[in-house]
Amino acid sequence: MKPTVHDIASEAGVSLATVDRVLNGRPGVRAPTRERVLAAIQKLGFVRDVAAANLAKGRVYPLVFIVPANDNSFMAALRGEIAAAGMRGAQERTAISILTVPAFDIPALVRALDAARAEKPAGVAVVAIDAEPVREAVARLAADGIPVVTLVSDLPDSARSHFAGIDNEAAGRTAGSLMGRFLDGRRGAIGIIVGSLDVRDHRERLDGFRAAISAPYPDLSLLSPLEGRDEPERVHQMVSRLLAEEPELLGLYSLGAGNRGLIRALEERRPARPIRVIAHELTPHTRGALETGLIDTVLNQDAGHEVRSAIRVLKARADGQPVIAAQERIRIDIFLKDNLP
Amino acid sequence: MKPTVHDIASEAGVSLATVDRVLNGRPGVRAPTRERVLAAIQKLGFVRDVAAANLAKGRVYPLVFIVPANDNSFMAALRGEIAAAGMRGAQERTAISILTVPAFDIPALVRALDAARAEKPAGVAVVAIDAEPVREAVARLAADGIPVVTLVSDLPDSARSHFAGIDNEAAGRTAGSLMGRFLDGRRGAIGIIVGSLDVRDHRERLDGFRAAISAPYPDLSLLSPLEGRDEPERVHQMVSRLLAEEPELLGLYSLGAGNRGLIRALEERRPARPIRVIAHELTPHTRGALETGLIDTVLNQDAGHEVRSAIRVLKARADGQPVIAAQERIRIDIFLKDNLP
DNA sequence: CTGTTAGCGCGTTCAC
DNA sequence: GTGAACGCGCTAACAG
Repeated sequence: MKPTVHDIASEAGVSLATVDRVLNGRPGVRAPTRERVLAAIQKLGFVRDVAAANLAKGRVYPLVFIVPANDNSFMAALRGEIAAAGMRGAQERTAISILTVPAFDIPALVRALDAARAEKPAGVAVVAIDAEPVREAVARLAADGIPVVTLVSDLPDSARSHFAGIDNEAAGRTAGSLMGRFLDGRRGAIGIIVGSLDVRDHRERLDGFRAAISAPYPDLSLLSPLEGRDEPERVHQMVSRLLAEEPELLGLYSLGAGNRGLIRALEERRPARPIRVIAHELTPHTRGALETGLIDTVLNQDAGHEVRSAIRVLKARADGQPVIAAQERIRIDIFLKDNLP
Repeated sequence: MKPTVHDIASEAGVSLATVDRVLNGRPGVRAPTRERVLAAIQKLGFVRDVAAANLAKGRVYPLVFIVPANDNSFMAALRGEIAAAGMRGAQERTAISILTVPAFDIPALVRALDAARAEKPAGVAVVAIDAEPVREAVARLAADGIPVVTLVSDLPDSARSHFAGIDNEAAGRTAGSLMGRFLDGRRGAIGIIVGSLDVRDHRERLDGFRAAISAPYPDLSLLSPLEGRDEPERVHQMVSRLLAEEPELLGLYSLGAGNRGLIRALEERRPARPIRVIAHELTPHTRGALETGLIDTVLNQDAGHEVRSAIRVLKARADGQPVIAAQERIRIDIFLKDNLP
């Protein structure tokens, strides 16, 4: 039979309360007593039953998620996943609230962070914008002892305690590596559509893509990136013009959102000369385009995984427990029309 | 506050025990009483706390895993994942035992299934061989009320209640789809290495690959598959000869195991004309080959996911609870050197 | 500093 | 048929 706290207590000759204090690293135990308990734990190979602990604790973790009110499918999916996590809140002892802020709006984001801080939650998850005022707002939360994790887009050199998202530089390299293989041996140009170079994930993807193409494939030239602001309408206009004006175009890399516009532009002028297209985020739109062959490959970050990871990390940090980084790595998924989930 | 059995009891005007009987579908409750309880559950939106239930039950699930004693990295990893799940057994209330059987040995597999049956476990997971005697042994387990899930390799038209593995036909199509894009516009031959055409997953992968190449890429011809028996030595010989004798070779698809041999052959005669190589299963060997550029792409099934999924399904079936199929889908991972985990 | 005690939400004997 | 009471493994007051 699996040992319990009772076994530890009698083995160490102390009471349950003392065992509990040692287990949870709380004060009020003399060093020698603690040693005895630790020895008993070692000897009996005790592993605490987390479910029972949670049951007894009955603690709830108020968590605030701050996400942009963006009109693209990925952000909608992200908000959906957060809402879904909220529904499960009862079972996971979390109380999740969502704050939506205008996209790419630094002052609004700062206000939201300060508003979250006023509620004194157990933790905050935020889709960050890479700017100094945001860094300062995060520092204020950290100063209050409220852990912050960045979601999807990171904020390096800040007080955030974790980033729940993919390695965007690697994602860009992956896209470049694939595009290079697709176009190997050909000579021509590749168009790039970004959302905004103010957000860190887009900048990093661009860097990675460039690195993977420039050196190994000198015959492929990269056009300067078009900023679509993640807005379908704007992306549509830019891509339409690009398709019309650039006859040498061999490939297209869309590293932001708003792919609805990209797909419409491709549909409207399906060029005689086929174009290889790589985009990000598996949404109903990109999935459809994969199936019809308009898009070749979609790189994806699983919004559900990111949200659940953020919650796990926040709860762990709120309890002062360590996080196994490797276990919280978000992978870069690659989808063709053939391996769609 | 989340409703508990107490709330249900008082709402329905009955005792805790009665609520419990209704919840677990046990006899000893008159129909009208049951209705009242059900109504209360509906009204309050009660969801039972599974953790607390397990705590009270103290039930453990004895599970038997039957896997081939194969010498390749994938099977080794699979066995490792099962062992790891066994370590977590205490926390997850499972008691996992592993039975290893000689590879491709039908009578031995049947004996193992019957041995498992004698232990009366809560469930059995098995890497199946597609043969009639195996089907019969599975039927015997099912007749005893012991749920069986197939792992990695399926056994269709049998009494197995679930398959924890990837869609191998889709995996083959994915490989073909990638290979086609890599070699688009070129004219030449593609070599195929299989383990054995007697095993179901390999046959399905081959079919998928052929379907994805033949029609869309008429300029690419497929050589007849070489049977490497998943043995590195044999694969090495076959690939070496192929590389020497087939000057037109543009690509190589290795859909079985024994990739150690493939990689050695490629290393020994790195051809001036580059060859596109796609293989299955991310192992230390294929990972290394991805990093050095010897292999372009690896398709992977996550052994850890498969094992954990099998356990979840087995526990659910043992409790007579339904399984959300979509949630247990094992995805086909695609790895380039750039998105390695 | 340490021990006692009363639950957390649920399952399960036993009586009634 | 139905209900009261105890316990699963752990935490958290409250005493001492």
